[in-house]
Amino acid sequence: MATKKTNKLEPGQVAETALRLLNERGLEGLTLRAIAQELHVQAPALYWHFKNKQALLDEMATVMYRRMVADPDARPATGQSWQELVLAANRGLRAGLLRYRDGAKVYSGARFTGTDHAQDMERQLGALVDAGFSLREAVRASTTAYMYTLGFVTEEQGTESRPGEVREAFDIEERARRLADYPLAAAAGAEIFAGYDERFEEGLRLIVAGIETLYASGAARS
Amino acid sequence: MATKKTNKLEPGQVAETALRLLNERGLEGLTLRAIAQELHVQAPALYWHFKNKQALLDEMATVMYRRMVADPDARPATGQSWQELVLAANRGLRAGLLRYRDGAKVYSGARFTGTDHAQDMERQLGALVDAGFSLREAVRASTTAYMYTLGFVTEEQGTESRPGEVREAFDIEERARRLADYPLAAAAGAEIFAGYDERFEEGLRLIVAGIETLYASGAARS
DNA sequence: GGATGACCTTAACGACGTTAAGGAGTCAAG
DNA sequence: CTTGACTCCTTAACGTCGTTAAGGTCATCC
Repeated sequence: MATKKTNKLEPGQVAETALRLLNERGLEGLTLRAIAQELHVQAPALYWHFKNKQALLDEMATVMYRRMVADPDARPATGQSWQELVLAANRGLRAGLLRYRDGAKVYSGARFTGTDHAQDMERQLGALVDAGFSLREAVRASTTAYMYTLGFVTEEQGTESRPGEVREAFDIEERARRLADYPLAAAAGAEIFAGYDERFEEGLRLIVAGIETLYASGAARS
Repeated sequence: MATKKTNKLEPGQVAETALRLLNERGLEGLTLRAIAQELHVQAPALYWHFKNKQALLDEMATVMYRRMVADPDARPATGQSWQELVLAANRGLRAGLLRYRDGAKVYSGARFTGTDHAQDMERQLGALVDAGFSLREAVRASTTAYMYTLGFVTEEQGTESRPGEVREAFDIEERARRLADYPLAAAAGAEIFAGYDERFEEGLRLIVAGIETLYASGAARS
């Protein structure tokens, strides 16, 4: 009788169940009825805890965020340079988004429910300001990297993870055949549709180098 | 009688009508029935011309792309440096996406139907290679900027353009009140939710500066 | 002038998000 | 002990969506 009547639907638990289901079915298959079934509950019951489906998605994004900042790899080690901090933050963001199918779409379409994210933002901005950036520069530097990472993972997850359907447009060989008249574009295909990890890293380093160049006046190369 | 029986549903025309409707109703309101009504046709008629709704969205993205490259501001002027070329290409991309409500979502979720985009990609990569970049560098430089622009506009359009619903989370004053304990994050609010044009430009310059720094070995500062 | 095929119709299906109405359980006040 | 209120879930249903089935209409060609 110990496990009986553990029925108390907490928003966090619902969001976690929904995230697990997201990995199995993708965003398209993530219906309220499916989530409810997983919780041994009827679909309308969810409306007692969430205003609507978007509110549930917001909660899911919040849980995703909490798991990102809980990841030790994304935490700022003491004595870390601002470059390492930006790199770590965005690597952690990407890793967190990749943990779930369509993670970037869910995340970027949602807004946080609490003030959890403010604490981390405060820490990151503070570190950049301490490194000599103005607040304006700190905000722009981190949001530029943020936009890049979000765009990158969105594209990365958009090319795969289509439920079932193997999109012919993504077949690399077929692509090369169609683009026979455009040698550079064709050769770029292999470069584009493979090696996401390395390409992300290089783009990120590129942005860090840009920050260094553009805002070098105040920021030390610590 | 001249305008009578102009009924021949061309894929391009359907996509253009759908794009006009997209601006009026947003992506959520863009239903096949609404598009069909605009064309004075019943919804299932669209299935004669498109395999499914995604195919129509793909065609819409293709039309968006064609309009982008047709924009003289996005065209490469002769004697343009590679920096100006990257800047112009991404400014044009952003402008093209902003022409339609939820433009970035439609665009990034779709794939081109023809080989239209290959021609432009060929030209851009060729210009970068001519400037001294290796093909690998050229691809990575342009895709990094591409990812940034796509992520930026996605966020930009995500904060507005919600049909009706005024999201309280985006009220800047309310936001500042909730984040009273996090002064930097609060102050960043105004910086974040305003001045998209300038912020985009700065991020783009940042990326160009990064390309310059990272790939300077081969690329001249022409 | 009858068959063929292109293009559109009407009807309907199953699934979705969401709302309405109400029942079962807990719990404190009378 | 009863009663009423509140919490949390149920069943039933509504309207809309993408999509399919089946069948019309009309030009075109032998």
